Amino acid sequence: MRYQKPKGTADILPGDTEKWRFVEDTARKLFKTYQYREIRTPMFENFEVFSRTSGDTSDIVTKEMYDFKDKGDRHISLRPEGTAGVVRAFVENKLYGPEYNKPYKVYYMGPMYRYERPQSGRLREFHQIGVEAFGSDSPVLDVEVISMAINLFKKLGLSDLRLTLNSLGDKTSRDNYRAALIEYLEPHFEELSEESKVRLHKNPLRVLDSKEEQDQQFVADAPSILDYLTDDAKAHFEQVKQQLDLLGIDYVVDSTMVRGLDYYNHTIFEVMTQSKSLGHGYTTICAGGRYNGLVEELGGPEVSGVGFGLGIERLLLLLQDEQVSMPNDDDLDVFVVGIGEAANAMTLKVVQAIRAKGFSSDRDYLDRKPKGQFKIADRLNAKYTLTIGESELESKTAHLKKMASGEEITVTLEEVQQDFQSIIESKFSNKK
RNA sequence: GCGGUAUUGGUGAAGUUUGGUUAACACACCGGAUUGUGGUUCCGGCAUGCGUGGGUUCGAGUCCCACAUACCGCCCCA
Repeated sequence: MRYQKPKGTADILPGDTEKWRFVEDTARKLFKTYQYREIRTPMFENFEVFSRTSGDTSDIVTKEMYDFKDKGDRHISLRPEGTAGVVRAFVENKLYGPEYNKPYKVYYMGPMYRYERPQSGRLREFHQIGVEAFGSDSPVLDVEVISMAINLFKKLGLSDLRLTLNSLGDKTSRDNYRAALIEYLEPHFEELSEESKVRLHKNPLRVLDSKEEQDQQFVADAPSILDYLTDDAKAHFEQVKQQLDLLGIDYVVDSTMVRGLDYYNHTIFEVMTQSKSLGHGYTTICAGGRYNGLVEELGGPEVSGVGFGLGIERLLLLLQDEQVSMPNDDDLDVFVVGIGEAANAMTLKVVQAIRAKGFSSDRDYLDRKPKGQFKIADRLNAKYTLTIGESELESKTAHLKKMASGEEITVTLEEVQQDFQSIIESKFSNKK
């Protein structure tokens, strides 16, 4: 094996691509019903697009960015997530303009890149499906986005998921809470993990996210952000919860849930699963939230946004683990068995004619004997085989066999090319 | 970025403890079993090579070193 794919990448082969399309098609159909339209943005952007939006202290920017200088000495980064690029496009194309309906609702799906140690379901090149909605502060929009995520999982056949909810409030809420949190943690500084010591002043909220056992005791008794929400922020969160209740969507509030990316505020949510395929306990399969202020951060007007993203690789692992049946596209209508050199041309003609009518059809290309060809037809799961040999050429007929029942009938070469549909509908005795 | 485990045909793999000369077995695949008909059965074929590169040795798939990749854990997250 001379060449191998770059570390952390994967070839998605026939057999898997059908599953990918099933997921993508399901998402597209669902998003359509919510009136979200597809947007495609570049796979790479100026480094600053991500560093500005994700936060300088975020792990994505500090160690996971796949960045490089191009030949024009531009600092480029492969996108580590979808939101920043969409926001940049939103601003650059002035999609906030009066001629566009608000909220402006889009979805995307495609590859993302993070430079990190690969593990199952976590590659350097991975794929996300995400949605973003710009231009409304209404809690209804938060709820719509959440319900869309939940419905997507439902459509895919997944239940047993947990929706976790929290609010980070607005800037004032966050500043107040930040101060309170530092005040609470400061006395315990020496007892915190190394990691958390660093975070305490840079981004204290993320101490709450620590998995270190020594931090857990402090996290448990830490002040709750929900107690520091301003009246506005509180009202927003209350309405989100009320409307989720109204829709019958279950959730749990986890006041210690935070985000790796700095741009979130107000409602944040995660869809979690207990499936062992992604690790023990509850793990996150989909994450989203509100990011008011992000559009301004990238030079746009004061327009709010809300969205979510989910990883396709992880989702597929989950679907496989939960044994959700997925369609496979490899069915074959007719395999045309040609016998002898004389039948070669007619075989080609018939295959083409049947294809032209919209049926899938295939034939032998390796000069296999009839027995071999039938074997192939069987392996390809052909519904019918059509046999053409010298005697058939002479009588201008062919033998059409229904593989499931073994029933074989004689048809003319003319009709099989002209109207395959009505042959299979009417000429077999035990139709189904 | 750190730690652990692994890497043998198209696939699953045995063999690595005790270095020794034909790399087991199975599946898949290909060919054949009265000259033109499938899922069973039988027979035959199928790795000059054991991730890559060095080294130790009379001799290495088996020992040592480096590198690559995969998986698991940390970190973090999708």
